[in-house]
Amino acid sequence: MNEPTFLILTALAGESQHGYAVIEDVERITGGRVRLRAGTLYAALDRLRGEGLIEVDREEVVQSRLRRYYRLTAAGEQSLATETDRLREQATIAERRLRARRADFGGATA
Amino acid sequence: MNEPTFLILTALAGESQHGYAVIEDVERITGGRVRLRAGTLYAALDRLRGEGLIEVDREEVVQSRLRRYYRLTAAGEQSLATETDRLREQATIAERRLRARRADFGGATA
DNA sequence: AAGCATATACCGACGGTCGGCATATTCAAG
DNA sequence: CTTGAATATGCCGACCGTCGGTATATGCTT
Repeated sequence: MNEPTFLILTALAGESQHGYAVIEDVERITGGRVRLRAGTLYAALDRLRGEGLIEVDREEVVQSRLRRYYRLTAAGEQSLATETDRLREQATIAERRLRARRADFGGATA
Repeated sequence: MNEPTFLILTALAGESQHGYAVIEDVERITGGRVRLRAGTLYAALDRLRGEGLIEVDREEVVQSRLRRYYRLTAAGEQSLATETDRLREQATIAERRLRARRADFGGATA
């Protein structure tokens, strides 16, 4: 799973949100690092809907603008949970190796 | 940074390895989930070398087969460390939301 | 002799993201 | 009162990185 996809699922894990709100939420989550392009977002939303990981929650019209709200499906929740575990495991392994590495070289050893 | 790239850097964070050994190491790291394609690996190695994240450590000939060993540069180590932190943060946020979600719906609340 | 593991490397295809644009409304700044 | 930014969805071509296959070569196993 690519990062933008993961971030979109994470955004929707909170509560149902419409597309543009997802863009903002992802920006918040990543501390401003990732601002999804509209093209990326809506394409991913369509794809994820096709894969059954998200679904349309409801549609609203606010100030004559359409808002389509999406929510995570059970499959999407499961998928996000699995991916989260993977991320954690990989981070742990990388960290362990980086630490061992610094112990070897970086260490101002004696 | 994409997952294969991250895994390659992680593999090289351990010790200098030649291409094929990286493929095997990544397979080990991911519990068999990811077996990098040769095309992916060597293309990524070239790219990472171009970006200055890895460099050629040495070359050996074992059983008349060339082995080109790569190692992480300081920039590569830094890059991997940063990416690892990101992964951790994102995993933490996703986990928090998933937990909150289960508390709301899953929870057999009373 | 065939097949698998080792080892590097190229190639076309493909998927997903990027960046830009179109559309439409509301609000603030000039 | 017009320009620009923010909100909101969506399409499109370009691009990057990976996939899958192939080529090349050697050595071991069956």
